[in-house]
Amino acid sequence: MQDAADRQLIRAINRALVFQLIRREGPISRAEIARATGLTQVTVGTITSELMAHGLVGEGDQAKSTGGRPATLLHLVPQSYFAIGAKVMESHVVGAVTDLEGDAVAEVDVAIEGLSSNPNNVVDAIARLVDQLVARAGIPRNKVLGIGIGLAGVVDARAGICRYSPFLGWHDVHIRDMASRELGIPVFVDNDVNTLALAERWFGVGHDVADFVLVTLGRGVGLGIVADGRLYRGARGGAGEFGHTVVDGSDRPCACGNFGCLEATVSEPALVAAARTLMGTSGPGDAEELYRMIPESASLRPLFRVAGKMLGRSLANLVNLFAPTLLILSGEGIRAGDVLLDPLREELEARVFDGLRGTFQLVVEPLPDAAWARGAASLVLGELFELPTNVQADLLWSKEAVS
Amino acid sequence: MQDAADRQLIRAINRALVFQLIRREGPISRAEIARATGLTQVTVGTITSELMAHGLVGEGDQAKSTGGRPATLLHLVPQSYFAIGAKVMESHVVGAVTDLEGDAVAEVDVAIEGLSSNPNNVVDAIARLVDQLVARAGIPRNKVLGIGIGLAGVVDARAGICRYSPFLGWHDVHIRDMASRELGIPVFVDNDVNTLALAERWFGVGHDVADFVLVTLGRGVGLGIVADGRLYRGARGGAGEFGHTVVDGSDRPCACGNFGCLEATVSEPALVAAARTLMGTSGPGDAEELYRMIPESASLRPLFRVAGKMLGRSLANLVNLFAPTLLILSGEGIRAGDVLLDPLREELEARVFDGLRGTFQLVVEPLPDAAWARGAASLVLGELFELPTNVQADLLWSKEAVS
DNA sequence: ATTCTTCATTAAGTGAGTAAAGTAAGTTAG
DNA sequence: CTAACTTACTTTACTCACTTAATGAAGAAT
Repeated sequence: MQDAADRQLIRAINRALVFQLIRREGPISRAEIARATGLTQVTVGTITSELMAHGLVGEGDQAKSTGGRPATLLHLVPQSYFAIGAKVMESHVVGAVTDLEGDAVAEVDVAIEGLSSNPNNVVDAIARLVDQLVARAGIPRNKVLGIGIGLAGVVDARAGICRYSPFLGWHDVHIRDMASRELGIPVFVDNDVNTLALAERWFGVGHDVADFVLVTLGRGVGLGIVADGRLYRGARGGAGEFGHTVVDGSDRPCACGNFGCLEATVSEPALVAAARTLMGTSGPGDAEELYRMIPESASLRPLFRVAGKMLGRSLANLVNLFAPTLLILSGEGIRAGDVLLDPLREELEARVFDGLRGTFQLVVEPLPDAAWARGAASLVLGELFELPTNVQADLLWSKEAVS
Repeated sequence: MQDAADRQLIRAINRALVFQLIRREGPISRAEIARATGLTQVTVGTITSELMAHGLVGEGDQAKSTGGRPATLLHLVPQSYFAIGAKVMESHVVGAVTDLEGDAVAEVDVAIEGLSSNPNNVVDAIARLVDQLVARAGIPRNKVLGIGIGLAGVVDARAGICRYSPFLGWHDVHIRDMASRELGIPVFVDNDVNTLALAERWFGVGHDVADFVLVTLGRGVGLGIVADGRLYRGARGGAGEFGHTVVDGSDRPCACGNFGCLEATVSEPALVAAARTLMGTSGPGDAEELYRMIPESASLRPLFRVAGKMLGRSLANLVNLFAPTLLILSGEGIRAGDVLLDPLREELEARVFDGLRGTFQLVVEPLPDAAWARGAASLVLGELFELPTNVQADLLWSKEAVS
């Protein structure tokens, strides 16, 4: 059951509103904020001075007068606080410290000692990662708002539990509590593609799109869904297993134990394997090599055509179900280029339901290397930016004021 | 941009909280409400007296004492207000007046004069429907909170526009505003399956399930999605075109102009057509006849097996994407029974992603005849029950108090 | 009968908002 | 170049929905 509302909720909502406006609309005057939000100038004044007391916001230049007293412009202070993002890989953890604009100020890669199937080893690695990041960035630890951890698998973000990760061999691991005890800073966990979607929502092309989906192609096929401006996680965080949906009658076996999954055809391992059966010994050894061979090997084209069509068809299904206004396609897999993307686009256009045609846009966007870590950090930053709905982690707004 | 928060929002949230508790937890004391919500007894007292002033809530029996003053139990007054629900069919409009518990107190069926492709004719029919319903129910018009209208097609509920309805031949019809001008009571519109999902959410098996999907089988295949307790509509209301997703490689033409859609195989018209090609002149003339023939005609079994498997596969895709805890299957189509449902269940179980197995339940539930109208009425009632998030239609809570 | 327990209401206080008036710092007009 | 006008912020007084604390109600326990 939802919690009861009190006056603090009002302040929390309006503070988030004002803060978001300053963050997004760049240097902006108090008067302009009042007009945009509908709050009175008095309220905006008290809220902005609260934000300034925390150092989150600063006063900048005067605006040019429009016939009266010139406005003092307020702006975000990007380096007033920081967030840490970490992504857990098979044998190591990569992470970054980012400022409030999501820009990395330090990046670190730490090896996991022992098997990653033991969560304690992963938490240890994360602890070392945090120490190194804080040291390398040269920032006081109390300026770190928290750490976001991205994992491949089914993650129940609300409960802080990794329900299932075939990748790590985990089952119902209470990773948030474990890390929280070890690190002493707020910890957030989520599926790695979700964190990426969040990064797009706060800092990327999805920054003012309420409904979009993000699909990543690579070793697997991932899906992040943003609906009504918020991440859609489903019950217990299980939503978005796009890679294991079925769109044709194929009986190709998938690593998940099933048959005909999207991943069984379009994931990098599947494509490499298919190319090897096709080309024999001259086939590619890994995805990297496969992509390099595309320009020369005309025989690979049908392979990508099939994968592209299948993906296009799946994406059309997504559009039919979620009705996003934006469809972001990313991940290492898009390096295949037009041999994959042309048939994909064709099939997507053809397969989308009539009434939804023209209501969405497909954007193919490569991920910068730091994107995963920034994504994880967005888990933390999102808590700071997001409008409070129910109880949320109070990163900053406890009672005691800052002098 | 979200609206700013003020004191009224707090009251609206807490009032909704208290009202929901009274509605759902049956006769309940003020003290118990205070404990359950975390509000103080004082606040609960003021809110409940406000609800009683509106007549929504009444005092009932005393509870047995548990060692102190016995509690006065509060209960919902179901007939303090009413809502009208209407569903627009091809040549007529069916509707009902329901009380606050969603029970119909009067039902009416009105013919559309002229072509339904002309929205004015439909609005006229709805106006007559409202008049007849109010007369037949014998209730004062000011006790009608509003009317909810359900339509087949893509409906942008927020904007009140029917974006696209092949069924009615509509395109961007501002149906809410049109009806509102004509009727003089608050009007809400939505896709018909969405209204049904809402009915399940407030009065059916979904009444305390935060994440569920409702699939209707019949002339088409419909989908309603409830996520985080709220209806998921997608951008411009286009979400849920489940019937036009593709799950196998078939090239069967669909009425939408595409090929291989789910509907092209499992909708009633598709099944009837398939049965006729199979059985020749002895085949069924309509769906009714088809269902009647099932026990005798063993030759029909493979047909339903294929449809069931395809549906099961599609439902598995839904589960993989949305991760609901409940999957409600309904509509006229479920009358086919186990010849359809057994293969459906089998395929669903087999195709769901490993990490999601056992996290959801499939419920096959026939719809009572009044369900569609009750569903549409739920659009109105939901506004009364729902926790306010942003601006909502104020059905009752305007400033002037009731004596 | 007196005390205890629980339910509900009354009275006083707090905080986050609003409205109205005042101060600050420019532009414009005579 | 002063006076009037604009626009931006701040101060002051007030409101309202909550809180805590105290009071009254009504039955149970001793």
